[in-house]
Amino acid sequence: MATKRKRRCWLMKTEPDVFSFADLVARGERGESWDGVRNYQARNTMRDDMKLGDRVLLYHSRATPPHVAGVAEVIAEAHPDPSCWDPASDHFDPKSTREAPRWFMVDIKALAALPHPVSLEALKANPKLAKMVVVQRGQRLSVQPVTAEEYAEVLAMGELQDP
DNA sequence: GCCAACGTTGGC
DNA sequence: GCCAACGTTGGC
Repeated sequence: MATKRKRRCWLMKTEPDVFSFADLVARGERGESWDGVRNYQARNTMRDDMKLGDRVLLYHSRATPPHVAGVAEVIAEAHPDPSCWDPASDHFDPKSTREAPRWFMVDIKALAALPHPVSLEALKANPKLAKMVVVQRGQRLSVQPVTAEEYAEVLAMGELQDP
């Protein structure tokens, strides 16, 4: 019998003016392909580590205040991000070929909004979250790991039962 | 809109 | 393979 992999948790940033948690909710069961990531570390996380059923905290950056808005689930594992091949796209990368795609994405769907969105300030004020990546100074990774404990704590702060 | 922090690029 | 210049992120 294959060993069952434990569900892992992640945090993904999005600018709500561009694509918000409400937009993800509106996508329903189809979810959304998380295209446009052009950072190698974030890409590696999506390509190598994010698996079906993993949970994602969706974080609204450049919002007032910045906050965790809701929880999503990985519904498709890594596949090439076609926006890198589109010359009209802001994310076009001439160095990425169809034979050797450089950029990958996962698909996620919304599970539940936090009844009480959790601000960055609140995250920083919680000693249990002192090591959480998103609260580290100068930290700007758009796809980052979250421990099971941190995930549970953020949901508790947001007054959401684990969906 | 500012700008500190950080990642990437490319000349050498 | 160093590192200055440049571009981007994202809190404020």
